[in-house]
Amino acid sequence: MSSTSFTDLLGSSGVDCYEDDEDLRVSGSSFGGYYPERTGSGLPKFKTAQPPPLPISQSSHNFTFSDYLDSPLLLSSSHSLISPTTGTFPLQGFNGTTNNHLDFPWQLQSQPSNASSALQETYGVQDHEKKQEMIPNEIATQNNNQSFGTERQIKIPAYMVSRNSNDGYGWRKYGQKQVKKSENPRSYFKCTYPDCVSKKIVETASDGQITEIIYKGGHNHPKPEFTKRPSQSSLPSSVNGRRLFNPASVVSEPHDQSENSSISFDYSDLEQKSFKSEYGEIDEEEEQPEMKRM
DNA sequence: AAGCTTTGACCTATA
DNA sequence: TTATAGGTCAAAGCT
Repeated sequence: MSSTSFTDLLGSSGVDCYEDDEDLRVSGSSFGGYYPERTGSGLPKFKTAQPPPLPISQSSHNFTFSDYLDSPLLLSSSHSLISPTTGTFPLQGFNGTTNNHLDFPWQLQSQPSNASSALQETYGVQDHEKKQEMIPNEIATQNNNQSFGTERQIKIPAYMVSRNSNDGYGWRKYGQKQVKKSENPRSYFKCTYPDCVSKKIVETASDGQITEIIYKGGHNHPKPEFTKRPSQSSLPSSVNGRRLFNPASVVSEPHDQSENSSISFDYSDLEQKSFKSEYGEIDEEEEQPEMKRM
């Protein structure tokens, strides 16, 4: 593809670890496992990491997530989405079910405001049009800021992450905390891969649904070989059967960069407005095959 | 026995 | 300087 797709940006070398079993996977290229350590403006740290730009066409005013999905941006070559830092997104349904993604029950139920608000705060975007407009800019900016560092923060909408917290990488929980800005407790995970500094923060609602996932830092290792049955360590808790993902809402956002020159895209918003939650269902379905494979 | 989760304490950044 | 919030550490227990 000539244009860089979101998945391409997100999933890539170090970051992308697709599970071979996964029906969907994305081949990334530019965004690699390493997130921009700093923006073009030289802003350091996670907060400044730029979100992966989503090349969405500006022309569609009635933009819906389906449009988004249909676009090469998300689907990429294999129609799959992968988590920015680690795994694959359970978007199998995206392609085939784009027609039904108008509303995500789970998303609305669980914490619609959380994800969206978070994004809005981060991006300061209030409506689709604005977002759409921003996207191109984001991309442009992103392209200009393709510095890949190990530090970056990306929020992944729950629907995208879904069971995959199961991104194929092994995560170990090292802490949990109730933060004020959110009613939901945050769980802190580290990549279990030796020397890998990648972390992720998962915000889980009281009902067990994941309301937000934030990835910090890229994996400094290519990716676990999933062709072989991932060892427990490499499997996310959800895969191990200990936990099941019920992504309530996923937010993929690159941080507060919005305040700066960076661009941000509010995925959650898209979800809320145009997505139908099939993921809960899909999740289960996907989960089963996985479990079977296991 | 190894690895993971839990959880309270501690550390650091920010207002 | 202090209070608060967010993030991390590490011991204990569990699988």
